[in-house]
Amino acid sequence: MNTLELLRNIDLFRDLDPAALAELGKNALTRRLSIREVLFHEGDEGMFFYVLCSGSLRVFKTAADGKESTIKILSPGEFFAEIVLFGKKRYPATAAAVAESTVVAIHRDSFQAVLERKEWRDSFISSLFGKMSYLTDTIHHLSSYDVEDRFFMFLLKTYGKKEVYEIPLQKKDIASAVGTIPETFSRMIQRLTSSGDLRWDRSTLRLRNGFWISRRDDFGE
Amino acid sequence: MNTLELLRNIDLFRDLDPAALAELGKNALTRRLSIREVLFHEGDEGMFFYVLCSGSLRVFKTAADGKESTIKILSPGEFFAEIVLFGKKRYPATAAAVAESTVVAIHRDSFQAVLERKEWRDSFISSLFGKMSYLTDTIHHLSSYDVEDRFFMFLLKTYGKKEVYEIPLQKKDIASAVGTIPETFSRMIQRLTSSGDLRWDRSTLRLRNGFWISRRDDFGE
DNA sequence: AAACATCATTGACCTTTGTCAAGCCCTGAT
DNA sequence: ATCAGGGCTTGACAAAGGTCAATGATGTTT
Repeated sequence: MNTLELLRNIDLFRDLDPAALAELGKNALTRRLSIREVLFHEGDEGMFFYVLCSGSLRVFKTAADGKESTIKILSPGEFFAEIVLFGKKRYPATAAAVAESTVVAIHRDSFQAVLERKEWRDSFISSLFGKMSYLTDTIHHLSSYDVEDRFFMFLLKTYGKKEVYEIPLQKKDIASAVGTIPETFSRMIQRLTSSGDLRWDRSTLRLRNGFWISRRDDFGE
Repeated sequence: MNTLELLRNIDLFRDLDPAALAELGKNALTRRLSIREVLFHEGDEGMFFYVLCSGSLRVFKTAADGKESTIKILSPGEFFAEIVLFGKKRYPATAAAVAESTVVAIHRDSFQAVLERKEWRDSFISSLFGKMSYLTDTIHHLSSYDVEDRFFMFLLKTYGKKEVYEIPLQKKDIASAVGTIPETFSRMIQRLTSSGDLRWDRSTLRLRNGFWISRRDDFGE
């Protein structure tokens, strides 16, 4: 599958006419990342923004003492590092693969042209608002809910409401995405397992039947 | 001071030509809020976005159990609720005055016209990115720093690096902005007072001389 | 297959922060 | 001036989650 093909399948570019898409694709680069590989570091200068085609990336910030806070786990189809499109030249966070992944890198200049199309521009801006909502929700979750709640919110946000999940991530990455550490996460899974709420084998997570129904929090969204 | 005057002094509108400003001002309404008054509730439908002219608002979300998470304390010159400009009709959070305040309400339709001006549009989008950075920083702070660190980060973000602060807010609102409760906040202030790091009398907060120098965290920004 | 590295789990412990309850203090209204 | 109510402080306590250290599991390289 070539780069153009990849781009066409991205939500953000769905409504884009072929000419504009070609323009984008022309200077786009595909890059493959193996697990733990870093795409860019917080503070790096860069001219590219990215679209995740397959796999999974973790975006995080690092504190003075080395502690990392995961901002988001990215799933295929999402774009990120869009901050370089306007003004800022430095990435405000680190992006690293938490699974075998491929991304398409698009230069900020190719993107500017596309932004001229009004229709499409509005949907781009809307998607920015979507991201802002995501971030405010995360703030809310971190300050008002406990680790267990946040874990299920993570499942919901990242994979939707299912009973069986195929999760291609390591547990420590999920722990971080949930805002805790592996030990605490492990204990929580233990507790949920012995209470019969879930079984987690390899990459397959099964929730008890009717789990989501009985758990009526304000996970609505 | 009339509405037009107020708008002209807002950063966001600084570069806007007079005609566009007039267009904005035409349908804008000024509203005065007394302390604790709510401008809009989470979930309300609305067609207006707002600019804060004077005073201070607190934007927060409420959890199922009634716990509130403050997303941001707004200072004069900031705009907010811009989400109604694109798509979404419901406010995703509550905005309430935490001090005597005045806001200007601008209808989404008056704003659309202004958005057509390319130069200006770019600066609007840039300001959205600024907000996103603010939110990611908040996530990072909540998960990697303790209450004391977050308090000083709050001072820095909201009022800048000074030695004497005039803070027109109630302590419980600051506590919430810092992601804690009044009791914990009070104890922390007590501790800092007896260690000689600060004195807080009425609305005046004084930091020990050279406080910011000795406190070399990564508050850099 | 052996060796190594990384990840996951578990236990004992400790720190931070939240909860509940009571008292104080300031302010605004009568 | 007095009273009432909200905000602030303080204390005793509880709970959630982090730290440190050891062990087991997994999977990857040679």
